Amino acid sequence: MTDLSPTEEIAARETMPRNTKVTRADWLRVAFDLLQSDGVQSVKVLTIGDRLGVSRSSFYWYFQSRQDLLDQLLAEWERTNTGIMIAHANMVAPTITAALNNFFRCVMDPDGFNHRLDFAVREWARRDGQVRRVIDRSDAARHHAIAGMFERHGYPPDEADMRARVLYYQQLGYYALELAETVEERLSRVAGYLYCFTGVHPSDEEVAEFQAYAREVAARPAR
Amino acid sequence: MTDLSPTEEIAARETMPRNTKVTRADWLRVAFDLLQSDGVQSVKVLTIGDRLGVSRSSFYWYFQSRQDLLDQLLAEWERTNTGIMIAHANMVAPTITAALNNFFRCVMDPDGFNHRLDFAVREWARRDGQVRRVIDRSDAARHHAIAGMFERHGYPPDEADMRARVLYYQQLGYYALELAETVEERLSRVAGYLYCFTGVHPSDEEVAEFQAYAREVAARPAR
DNA sequence: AAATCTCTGGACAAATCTGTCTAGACTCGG
DNA sequence: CCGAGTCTAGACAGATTTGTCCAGAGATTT
Repeated sequence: MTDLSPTEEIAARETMPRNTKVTRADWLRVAFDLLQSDGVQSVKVLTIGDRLGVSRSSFYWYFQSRQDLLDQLLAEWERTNTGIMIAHANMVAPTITAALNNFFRCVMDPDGFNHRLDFAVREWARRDGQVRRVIDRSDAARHHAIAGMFERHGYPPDEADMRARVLYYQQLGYYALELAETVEERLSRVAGYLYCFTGVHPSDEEVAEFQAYAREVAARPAR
Repeated sequence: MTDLSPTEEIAARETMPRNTKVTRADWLRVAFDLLQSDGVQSVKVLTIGDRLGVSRSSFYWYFQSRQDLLDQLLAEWERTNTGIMIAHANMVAPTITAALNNFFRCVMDPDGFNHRLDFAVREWARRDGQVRRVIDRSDAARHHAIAGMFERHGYPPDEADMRARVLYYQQLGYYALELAETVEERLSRVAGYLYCFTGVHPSDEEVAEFQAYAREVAARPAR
């Protein structure tokens, strides 16, 4: 059994024996849900099996052990969460404020950066040295990508490094609080944030464009 | 059995029966250590008892149940961590940069704000609505105190509110990463941070004074 | 000296979780 | 239609954890 992309997974589901009740991907999906909502200590074989309506024995057909499952969750976290953030930091933009808007898009979009998952993995790392190493690598890669964004827009390396820190730490801190803010409350502060993070005032068009994007994302049905 | 201050605790220890192996305060202290280092799910009666070299039965003499213990850990967290941060935000200072230095003192001092404990409680709150309410109350109180600090130094209410957000979120985000930075690395960015958070350049004396304080704190033996 | 109070140890029950084993149901290829 | 391969259910063993109960040790009070 190998990893499958979503497309391959659907193809596999169509051709697999019909007495199959759940797929390996089902186990992974529910495990991800549990990791996000309740933390790694709640990712339990019995709990996932109950949610899927299947016995625990089925799990051991698809996975060697619980640790095997956890290893794959971690790899998938790094691929998606870190990958998405770096991709957004690397996007080409005419101004630094526009570049920051691109970055903010990935943290506002529920299909982009998943902050609850990120904190679940950070909590996991506090009790597992292997996970700690993976997350340190990701944090360094994210910071490097954001600093590069500032450098491409003319900031000297030292200042780019520090502005990347303030931006990245502040975003994580915001999500650490898990505030129950409305979208409009957040959007009312966009122009102020952009100025604070870049030292440059954004154009009205840039602010309006980002707000329109954020409202569109917020109106989308939750995944 | 009632709560005791450290001083009262010592007095109680001197007068208690000599067949007492551990005190209620011992159970609480080890429980706090476990909460910080491994999270609330690892605060287990058996684990604490083993560390104290005493059987679990002793626990049920001092506490009604495990939940009883957890309730007290939460109350103590709010009293110390939130109390210390608000007290530092409220300190009188000649300039806003000096006021910020006071604030930074409490997050640099290992006897001040305990960030690992703070994140352990945040993780706990993700799975417990009661804890969520307590932490929301603390976050609001901390933000209010920091915004008041900016207002007292002449910032208009809107700007004070936002600068308080950036400062508080950024601090939490910094600790969310659990970076392995040296004290000197952090101190090299003090002047830049102060300017970014206040929009005002700190005086060399203020920066030097804070750095001296931070070096002194870092050299102190860990608690 | 006896009674009482404070505190601890060990046994027990019950719940929860991981991992193994085996029987068997279901599908597909020949 | 039959055998091989795929997948699942249920039983079992073993570990871990919470909470209860009771006996009893040690100190204090009467």
